[in-house]
Amino acid sequence: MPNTPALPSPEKHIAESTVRRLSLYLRVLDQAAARGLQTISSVVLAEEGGTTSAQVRKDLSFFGSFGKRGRGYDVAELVTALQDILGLGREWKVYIVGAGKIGSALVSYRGFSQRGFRVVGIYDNNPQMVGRMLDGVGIRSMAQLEHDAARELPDIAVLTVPAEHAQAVADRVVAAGIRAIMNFAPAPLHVPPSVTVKSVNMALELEGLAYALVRRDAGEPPR
Amino acid sequence: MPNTPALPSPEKHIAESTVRRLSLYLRVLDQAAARGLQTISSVVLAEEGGTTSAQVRKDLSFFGSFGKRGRGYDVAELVTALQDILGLGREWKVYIVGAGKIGSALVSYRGFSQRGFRVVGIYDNNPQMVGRMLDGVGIRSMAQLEHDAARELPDIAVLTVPAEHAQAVADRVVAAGIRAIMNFAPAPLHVPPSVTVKSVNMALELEGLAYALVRRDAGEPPR
DNA sequence: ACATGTGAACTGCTTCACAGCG
DNA sequence: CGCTGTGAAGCAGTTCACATGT
Repeated sequence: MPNTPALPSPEKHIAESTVRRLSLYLRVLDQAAARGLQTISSVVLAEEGGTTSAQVRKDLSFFGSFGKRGRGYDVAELVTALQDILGLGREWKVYIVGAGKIGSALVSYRGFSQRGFRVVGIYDNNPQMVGRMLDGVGIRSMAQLEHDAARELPDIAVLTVPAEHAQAVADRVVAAGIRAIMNFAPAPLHVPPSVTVKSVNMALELEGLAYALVRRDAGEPPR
Repeated sequence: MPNTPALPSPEKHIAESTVRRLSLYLRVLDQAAARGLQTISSVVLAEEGGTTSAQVRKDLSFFGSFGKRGRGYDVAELVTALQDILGLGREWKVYIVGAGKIGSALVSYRGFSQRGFRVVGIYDNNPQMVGRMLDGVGIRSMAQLEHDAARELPDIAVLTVPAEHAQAVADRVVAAGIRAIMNFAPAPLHVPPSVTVKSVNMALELEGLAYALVRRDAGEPPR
């Protein structure tokens, strides 16, 4: 076997919060690299990432020993390690389902393409939309989704459909064999355990802010 | 004292996860009300909201006793209570800063207006954009932001600017007196403790999905 | 009989603090 | 001597289980 860098694989389960922070560290490291930094300590990584140095070290330690005592972490090395851990070494094929405002905006979101997420299909059930191009990808009819997926199964479906259709669409993409869903519809999705769902509910986040403001106006400590 | 429904105010600190679930329950209750349900039990509320009945009861118990033993919760009553708790009884004035694809999409996002979040200003530093209308609101120059905010301070600033400008823009809206920021830029924001920030990082969520897929392909239990 | 409300137990994430190594 | 890596301690959020009320 060649020098395939053994992908670090902990036996223990890793908390979702840990994975989120790993992504965050990767972003901080990108900036650090852009500034020409060779090496970075857990203290600096923590400050820029909005956490603590112990947390950084603990997070990384789940996957191996990447640092050098007395020196810190080599920026380039850690970037590679994190990309491996997060599965960003490859390209992920993505369907966008729902070509409304949010769906259309996401197609050309650079944060996706930069990390290897490639939009290979956009679907909408509005005949007015079908046929149009978005960022080089043609909008296809929802009716074609299963057929297309059977030919070349995407890894992830991004759902940007109205809340009332979200479950039905989720059922369809699951039936088509897709095993990961990113849900932008403000509705909880029920899927089999073999499918992973992440929901981004923007209204919910705003309501969290409203709550924070109300509590603060009621004289609560910012904590 | 009249029947002013005393806004429930726990002394204890409430976890962010709890607040998120309260928002979620509100959504489930809306659906339940639409279906004509008078009353709902913690079991049903949990199923539809993707959690457990004990969790539902615990979450609500922080703010008071809203249920009737043997019957469950009155849907209409609980909706009102949750709206009060979350601060959704009033209108919240929102600035959208950054009129790119995502910012434009958010302006007309119904999930916002439905809960009383009103966009009162849209700002962009691209002269091409300034003057255009988005959903009835004119795009203004970034240069006017401080001036406008001094006249009528918005409650929340939604940041949809490129990552590299996010911190500078955050500094400006904070200096202008805004105390809550919803950050869509893929960059961690540093603000004084008197300001509340929520970040929605879409690339980060996708990376979480990628990680889940990689782990699964490596033969991990779905958990 | 049914479903809430809640102390107590439990689980697991975070923080601490320091031994170990460059 | 500085900074990592990590057991141990601490703490917060979740789950359990049952007393209580209708």
